[in-house]
Amino acid sequence: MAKDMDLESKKAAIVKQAFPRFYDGGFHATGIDSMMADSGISKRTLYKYFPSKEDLIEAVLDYYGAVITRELFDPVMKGSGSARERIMAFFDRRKEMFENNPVRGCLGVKAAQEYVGKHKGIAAHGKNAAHIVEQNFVKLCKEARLPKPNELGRQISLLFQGAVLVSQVIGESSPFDSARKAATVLLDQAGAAERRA
Amino acid sequence: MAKDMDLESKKAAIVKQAFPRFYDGGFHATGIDSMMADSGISKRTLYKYFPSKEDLIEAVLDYYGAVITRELFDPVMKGSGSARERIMAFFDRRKEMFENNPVRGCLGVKAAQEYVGKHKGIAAHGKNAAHIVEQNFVKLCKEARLPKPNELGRQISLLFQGAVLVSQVIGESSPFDSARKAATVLLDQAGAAERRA
DNA sequence: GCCGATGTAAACAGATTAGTTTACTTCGTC
DNA sequence: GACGAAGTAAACTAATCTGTTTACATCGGC
Repeated sequence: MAKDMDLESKKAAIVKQAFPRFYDGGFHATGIDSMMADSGISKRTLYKYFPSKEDLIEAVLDYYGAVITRELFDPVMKGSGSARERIMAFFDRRKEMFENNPVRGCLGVKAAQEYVGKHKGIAAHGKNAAHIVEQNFVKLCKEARLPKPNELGRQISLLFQGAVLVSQVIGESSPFDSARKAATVLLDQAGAAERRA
Repeated sequence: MAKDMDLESKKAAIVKQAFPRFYDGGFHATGIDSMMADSGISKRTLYKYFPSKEDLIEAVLDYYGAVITRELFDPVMKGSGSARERIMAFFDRRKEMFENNPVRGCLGVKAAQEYVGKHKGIAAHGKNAAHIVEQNFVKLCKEARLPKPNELGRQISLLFQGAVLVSQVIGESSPFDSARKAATVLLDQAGAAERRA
């Protein structure tokens, strides 16, 4: 039991070490050697747990998913307030995260951009990340009993993804405000359509 | 005069050769050697015109900008139809381009993702690309005499960028349809607000 | 106190990277 | 036909890449 704990904690330590370095440096541009230097983790151990760089990247993407769930999805989805307020909170919370770390966009998207058409497993992580974001918005639209929640949730997720991307590229958080405002218009209009029906 | 022609055409030939290889393979992942192999262009000549890989990348991004202007911006902006119809055409034309080349998103965004925080010139190209897209939508909103055209244009550009990104990541063109529909809602609502005023 | 598992550190292998240099060819101009 | 500019091809440098291997340290269970 203790052995498994150590083993898992070692794996976790490697992933935790790799995560910010891939995030900041990119995947292809960050070498295994330089990444693990001064970390107290030897390359031998790294390759024991992750037979290839791509395996490590997939584990890092899983870890990133857990971080985003803990810091964004859970606080927002399980928060108080109406479904509509929680949709707004999605944009606000993500903006806050951006302002604490301006350079960093979505790691899953970054990975997909670098590996789409080259490594199926890694590209699938990006695809999955986009799907989860969309499904969170869809869920909130259903909760608010809005018409066509699948389509509306997708539209709001496109605003969200656009804001994350453009914020990163231009280095400003203001797109989150614009996207949030646009989302309120879409929600208002959907609500009005429902009342007319 | 003829010499300048040759010189410019040689530079252009190098950029044209590099463009699809960077587009498909990524910037860090594509080496100069393999890229120029079987192209009839020697590395010596390449480095004569482009002293570093980064210089070549910047030239490729300029070339990409010209391609997008010719294939997307010009046909749409100079096309017939109302401003609103041209905004819709923006989404339709981009969707069409995606369907002809599913793997390829925006090269400027791709470059920004790989070089933000690492190379100012390249990152600036991405920033500029996002700005140009936004300004095209703003211009059309002004033409349609809609209120708050800067804000509205930005919101539509976020839908557009989100659609380009998500389409690439999930490998489907359907996000363009959702983004387009959302844009019509934003335009309708802005028009209605104007009529109320 | 010994054994085996697990770890670090570091040398090593072979490929690949960006970029330079050397040698040779080709072609337009005089 | 000779000269010079501009090209290709390929060897070369020095660094870096992923991944392996060797040598040694550390620690828990018996």
